[in-house]
Amino acid sequence: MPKNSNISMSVIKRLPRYYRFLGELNRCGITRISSRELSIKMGLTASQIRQDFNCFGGFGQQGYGYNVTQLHIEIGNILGLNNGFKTILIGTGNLGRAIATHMSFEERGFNLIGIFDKNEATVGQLVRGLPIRHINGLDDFCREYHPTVAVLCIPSEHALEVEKQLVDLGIKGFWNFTHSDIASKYPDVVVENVHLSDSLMTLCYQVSSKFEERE
Amino acid sequence: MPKNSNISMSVIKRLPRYYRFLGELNRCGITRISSRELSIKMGLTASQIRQDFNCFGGFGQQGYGYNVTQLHIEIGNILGLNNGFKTILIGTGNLGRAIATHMSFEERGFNLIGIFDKNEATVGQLVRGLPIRHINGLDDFCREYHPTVAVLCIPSEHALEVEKQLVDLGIKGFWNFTHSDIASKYPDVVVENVHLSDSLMTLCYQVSSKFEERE
DNA sequence: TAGATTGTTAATCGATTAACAATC
DNA sequence: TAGATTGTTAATCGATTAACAATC
Repeated sequence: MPKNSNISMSVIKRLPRYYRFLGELNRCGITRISSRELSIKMGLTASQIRQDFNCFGGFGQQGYGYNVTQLHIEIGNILGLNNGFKTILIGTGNLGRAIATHMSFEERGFNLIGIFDKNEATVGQLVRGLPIRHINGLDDFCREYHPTVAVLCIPSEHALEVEKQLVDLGIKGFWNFTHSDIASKYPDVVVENVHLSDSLMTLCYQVSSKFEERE
Repeated sequence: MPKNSNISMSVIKRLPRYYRFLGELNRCGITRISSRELSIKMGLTASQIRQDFNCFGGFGQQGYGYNVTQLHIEIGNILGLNNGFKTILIGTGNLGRAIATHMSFEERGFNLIGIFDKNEATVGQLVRGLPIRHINGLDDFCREYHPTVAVLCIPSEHALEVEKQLVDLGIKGFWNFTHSDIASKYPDVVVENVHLSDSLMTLCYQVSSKFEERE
């Protein structure tokens, strides 16, 4: 039972990493871990780990530590990975295809049910076992299947129009690979941005300043 | 002339976004902007914008604001986008291909000079005008061309081995799409992680907690 | 000059870390 | 019980925001 939903973004962003590490420990047959041990493995402080977990309730036991299997499941539940949110993906360029083929949507709480593109030539092709549909069929599809999440892999130029259409069709969450600032336009919708080119520029800064160190 | 390199990560992460907005303003023919106006467009505070820019020097003019073109160029320089760091990409699965084909490496400070894969069958195929090379040729290639940055698009299972090889060959920066924690193993190397599945789980949390709101 | 807006210092806010009593 | 480790409160640190003198 979550204490409350006023969890800070800093904590939320760490949850997937905890989930990964605990899954790994679990796979290795480690059944028990203290915040201290975990802190060393993850490069965090033990304090932070205990604070983070306690946002959601007391999963540990004094004098013992945490049960790895149980904690792994708990964090999965907190993340909501069993929800299987109905999801559509728009845009089947290289990136869209890669995401559609490559991501374990099911293990991450989503269920990919439709793939769309505006290019007639690609319509009908199978990607991850799903036929690419023409974008003109988006309205009918959404009215029939009521997806809740959309993955946007279209060029930023077309984002404005498509995002409006999707919000009107009841989409509640976006995994957004475009540069369009959806969140500020539709405050009731949840948006997770992936700005690959920003990430690349951040790397550029870091490499550049590393090289300047000789001075 | 950068004041000093003790710039916090929070500031660095905002630079690419400033760069994008200023480029956009520039393209629209806007030549001048105040921190106040920019703050409204970007959803930040004017204070933060002025603080951020002043980490690198006084780019503005009292009573006037900032020159858009000049500021855009300055931030590009700070990011080091003209460096054209020699870059190789490892792994030509869907994601690797998408990244290779899709990213504007040149505009972001990099110069992609080699693509590698361990699958014999793909060797020789052209991706972005570059032939896929077999991973066995990695050593020779690096000794001849001295790339400084590597993009890792391989399965996490193989990351350990490849990253060691690359560090030994003199790679100084990684754009890392695997889950391997390169940074903690090689503290002298710069790493920018892109954890797509973490991002997706974060979205899952946000959508889940949004739906719980009705309670 | 008067008005505007920066650069910069001081105040506030939030996140991380340290400390320790509670308890298994 | 004694030892270990949590849950939680208090202290510290860093980042954001507010305020304002400097100056174009």
